[in-house]
Amino acid sequence: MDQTTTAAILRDHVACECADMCRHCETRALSVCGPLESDDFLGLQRLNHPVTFPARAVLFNQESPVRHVFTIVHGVVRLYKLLPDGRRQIVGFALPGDFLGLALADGYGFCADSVTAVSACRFSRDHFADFADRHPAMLRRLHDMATHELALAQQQMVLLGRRDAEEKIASFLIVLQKRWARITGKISVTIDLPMGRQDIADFLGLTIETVSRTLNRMARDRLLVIVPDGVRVLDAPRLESLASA
Amino acid sequence: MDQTTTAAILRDHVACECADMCRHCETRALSVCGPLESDDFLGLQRLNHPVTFPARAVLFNQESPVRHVFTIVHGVVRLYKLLPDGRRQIVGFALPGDFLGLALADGYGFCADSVTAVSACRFSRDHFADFADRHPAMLRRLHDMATHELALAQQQMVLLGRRDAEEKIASFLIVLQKRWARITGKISVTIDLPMGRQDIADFLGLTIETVSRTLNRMARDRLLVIVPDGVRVLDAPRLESLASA
DNA sequence: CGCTACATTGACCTTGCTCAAGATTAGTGG
DNA sequence: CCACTAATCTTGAGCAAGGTCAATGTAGCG
Repeated sequence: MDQTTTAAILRDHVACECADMCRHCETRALSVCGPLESDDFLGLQRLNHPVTFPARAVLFNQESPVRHVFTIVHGVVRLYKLLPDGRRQIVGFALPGDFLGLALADGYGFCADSVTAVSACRFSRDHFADFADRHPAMLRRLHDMATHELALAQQQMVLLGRRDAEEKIASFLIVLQKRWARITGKISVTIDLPMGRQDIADFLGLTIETVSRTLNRMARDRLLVIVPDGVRVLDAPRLESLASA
Repeated sequence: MDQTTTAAILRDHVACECADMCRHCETRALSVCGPLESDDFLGLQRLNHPVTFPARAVLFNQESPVRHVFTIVHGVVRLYKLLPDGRRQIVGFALPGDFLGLALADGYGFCADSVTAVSACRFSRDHFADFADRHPAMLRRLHDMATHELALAQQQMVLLGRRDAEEKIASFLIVLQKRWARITGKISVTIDLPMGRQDIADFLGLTIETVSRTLNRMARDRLLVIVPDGVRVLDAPRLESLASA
């Protein structure tokens, strides 16, 4: 895990057999969609289309209507909004197991594209919505997910509105570390950062220069070491206190 | 509407008879909870407890578990999170018709207190959740609301992360104008601001001085006029272009 | 009238942005 | 395997938007 980055592992996984991917897909879909009855699960499974994307592929864009929703199986997707003059705000990164398509019930569109190669479960937006309407347990699960997303979004508002650059970076790293830990099942002092500095900047409301400077200052201060496609945490307590301060 | 501010009207409404308030309450509860069958409506009505709060009353706080959820009938409530060192981020203002309690399914708590005097429909959190579980139409409605809130939260992230002070203020004013318009049924060039400058600052990720300076500069530039408890828009097109630019 | 809370204004300073130049890394074709 | 190119990252110097600190103004209220 320290030699081979998660980014690389994810790239490899995408290359695996379709049959294997579908198995992943189903497991993910089940875990994401919560405690469904087994016939519900079969129904949902029938709606599922496994798909893969190379890095930089567009999943949604702000202009065109959304036809599909996705569950990410492997890889990382960035969700963002663009202002007319080109300024970008990344509103989230979708990691394996995440569901893409909660926030698009209304007219409010956003963009999504793959940071790495990605494999996903694709569902027709309409079929998925029908299925949810006919299965209250699933609707309930979707609602819990939406509620959870809302709480995260509010946490992100605090970060964007009231924290300085160092706190933003520290918080970003700690949150990502915990998300990877949930996915891989074990916590790692090496935090993979498959996204580039510009993506981190656009997520945290900073510039690429500030992200770079802050990370390198943290490295100089022995808080962490910068490694290819990520960082390795040296002083977890200090980083955590920065993140939550 | 131009002489008497909305803030004053809201204060008056709170003073009205309990019977009158309950009628308001039921109407609001129905409209908020969407297209329910009539017996559903009666069931929900039975769970409802009309309550009033003076200005500055605490509805939720970050520490203690949430026992009730609310639908606001009159008045304005601010929702916010506090950092350990006292920095505050207001994540939203709840206006008449808004539902309070979507984002608190998980452990993530936040604070809420009344900006003005408030009347509301109070529901036990558990009873409300049970009711939703037994009425898929209502659950569906709640989910749509959560999804809508999520879209708004993402819009707020763009504002906090990627817009300058002037754009933030302009956007805040235009959004509030549209929200009041939906509530009162007619658009008004006078935008009521029942919350103080500090609240606006903590909502937009600015300081009170920057809010004050920016508003007064806009007044000097003939974009608007500052009136007691609000502003009057003079140059709507220019304000709107600032808000969306 | 005087108290308190809130808003405004000014002077100054700091954080983070802008602009520009290198350094690294990754990808490509010979 | 290496040279060349393009993309990404780092670093520095200067600047400006917005924050900080402090003083003054204003409105509501007992």
